[in-house]
This record gives sequence, structure tokens and C-alpha cells, in this order.
Amino acid sequence: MTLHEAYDRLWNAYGPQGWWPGETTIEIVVGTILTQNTSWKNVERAIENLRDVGLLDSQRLHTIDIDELAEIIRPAGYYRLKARRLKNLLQLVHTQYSGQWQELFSLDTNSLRETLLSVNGIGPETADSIALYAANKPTFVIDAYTARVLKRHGWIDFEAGYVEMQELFHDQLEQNVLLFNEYHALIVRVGKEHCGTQPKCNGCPLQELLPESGVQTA
DNA sequence: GACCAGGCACATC
DNA sequence: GATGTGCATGGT
Repeated sequence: MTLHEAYDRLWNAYGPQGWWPGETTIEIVVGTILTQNTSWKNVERAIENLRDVGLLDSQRLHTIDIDELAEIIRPAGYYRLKARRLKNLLQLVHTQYSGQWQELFSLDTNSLRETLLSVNGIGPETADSIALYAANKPTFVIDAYTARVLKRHGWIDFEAGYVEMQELFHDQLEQNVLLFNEYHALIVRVGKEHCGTQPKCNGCPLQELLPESGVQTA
């Protein structure tokens, strides 16, 4: 079994997932922070609120009062925390990169990653999400679903951490932005439908790729 | 009413 | 280094 085979099965079963298509840079960046440990549905409400008041704009977000911002993104949950995290990132871009996201994104993948990780409130997944979906860098995003699917199917050691899981994809696949984008979204899809808190592997497109030992429980 | 959702930082041992 | 806890809304 290879990650290529698994990708083909998922693609054949589900097709394109359309994550973050045709949206602006700031909208994608805001989404990566708002979706931390939060359902996308709630994030959409918060983003619509921002759109309604014309705040999907880096400069305006940078200058708006933090408590006002918090109230506007309230539906996304952890709203005061996330307002602070957004402000931290905007502070970086507007003081170090002239408010120009493309200037920040012109860094090589590793430097961009390290720079993003230096911001309080941005961890590995958020940094990689921004790098992949906003900056179009070929870096694979590992999230809770990805970890669950990899471990449930015995593709990686149960104790593996973020970096190990990411290396698995980086080592076995061509470094392609669109592939990484689609693959991650497909894994989230199969994770939601079949690898939730209770294993439901009947009908799972990856069922025949399960290890002989059977399904491990998280 | 419990449990979950596309994490992360910080405290404590 | 591992483990626990706060952050918060909305859906099932």
C-alpha cells in the first residue's frame, strides 16, 4: 500500500473537495486561525460577519479595536483568544512586511514556516495551512483527522508526532501544492465519515488497505 | 446535558 | 518531557 494508492481511492470515491477556492489571501488567513479546534460551519458565520462590515481587509483588521473584532467573530468560539491571535499575525505583517502578504510569502517554505511559528497563537497546523492554502507552498497539513486516519490504518506508529506524520507525505509524494491541498481535504472527508470517535470502516474507500491486525482505536 | 469540532499556549509535576 | 487545563460557540 502506498499513499498514492490511498489518494487514488479517495479521489475516485469523493472527487475534488474544493477547500478555500478563489478566496482572497486575508480571507484564507483569517479562516486558518478561526477554525482552530472549531467546526467550519461556525467559522463561516464569523467570516460572513466580517464581510458584512467590510473587515475582510488586512489594513482594517490591523487597525480595528481588538474588543470590537472579538464581538464580530464571536460565532467562531474562543473569540477573545482568536481576536488576539489574528492581531498578533497582523502585527507581524504590517510592521515587518509593509502589510504586504506576498512579501511575507516570498520567503522560502522553511523560513515562512518558522516566521509564522514565531507568532503567538500560530502552531504547526495553522502555519502549514497558511503556507499551503494562502502562500501556495508545498507543505502538508496534519490535523486531528489526518493523525486519526494514519494511525487507525496503521500507516504510521501510534506514537508519531506532527513532524513524523508530515515527513511521511513529503517523502512519498511529489511536492505539489494542488496534490497536497486535495489530499489533505480528502483525508478530512474520509475521517469525518469513517474514522470518527467510533470506527465505521464499512464502506470506507480505504477499507481494504487496513492492516491485518484490524482497526486500532484512538 | 454530554460530547464534539479542520489547535495552541501555559502551568505544573 | 509528559500531562492537564483554559479558551467558547453551535450542532447532534
